[in-house]
Amino acid sequence: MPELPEVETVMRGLAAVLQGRVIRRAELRRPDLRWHLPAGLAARLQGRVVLGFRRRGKYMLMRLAGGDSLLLHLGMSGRMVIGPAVVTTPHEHLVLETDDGTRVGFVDPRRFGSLDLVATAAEDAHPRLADLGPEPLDAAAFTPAVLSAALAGKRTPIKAALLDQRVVAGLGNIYVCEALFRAGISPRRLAASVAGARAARLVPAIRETLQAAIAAGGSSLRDYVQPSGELGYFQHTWAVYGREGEPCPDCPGPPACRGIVRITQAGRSTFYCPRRQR
DNA sequence: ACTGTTACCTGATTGC
DNA sequence: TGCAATCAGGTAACAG
Repeated sequence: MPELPEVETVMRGLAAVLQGRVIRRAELRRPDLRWHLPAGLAARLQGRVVLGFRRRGKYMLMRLAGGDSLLLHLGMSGRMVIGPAVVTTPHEHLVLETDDGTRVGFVDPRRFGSLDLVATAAEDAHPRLADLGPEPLDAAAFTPAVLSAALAGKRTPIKAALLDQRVVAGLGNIYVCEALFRAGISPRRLAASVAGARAARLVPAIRETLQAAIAAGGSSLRDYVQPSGELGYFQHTWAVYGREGEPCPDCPGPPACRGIVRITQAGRSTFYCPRRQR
């Protein structure tokens, strides 16, 4: 689930229930997530007021009174669950309870997710954030010139380059496929050759792909919270991702176009239309 | 310094 | 039906 649009949606859902609340109780059930957690993390959360939230790439930052931020990454399988846990799972690693009785759980079976505490004033210096590329939704920071510069000299396929969080922050396997489709660029194309007019197409394609997904995520708390209490899950249909063998939505069909193809790049599945994407 | 591969985990799905 | 193999939205430690 969690690429930039999902993280953004989860974060908005968290903000809606946590902002301005006091964390009455925090319980860390296991410390061995992707990175070992700082000692006393739960105790340091207790009694704090939640001031607000920020997202950087696929990372969420929960800002707390007292000058600290809780850094949160959902990994591959991380979810945030609101409300009394109807079914408790052994994979609920962190539980927060607020002064108004709200209960928020961080559930992550695969434990590729992670948590950390960082001084709010030094958030961007955190090792996980320091090397991130520009925010793709920030039109001033993420421009064709910036993207071309980051891709210059790269000998990898553009698909792999866009998964590199140092090039641009927040894209994952699904949205890279979708954005390349929207831009009409082949995932196999050499990254360094994406410059000029192609970079000028790719930047807005990435932005529009992400914005459309965020819009599909909902605009109210009602949309954010599923009946299960899970935040940020939403039905979204992809143009190419997961559609091997299906017709390309932008092509006339056979014999001109034989539809969506799946290939493996850097060990991950890539979906694209070889006719439309060059 | 770059680039590709592998490992880290568990659960859902696929194939025999 | 049962069970093993395969695959999954991410990241980073490695090897070359």
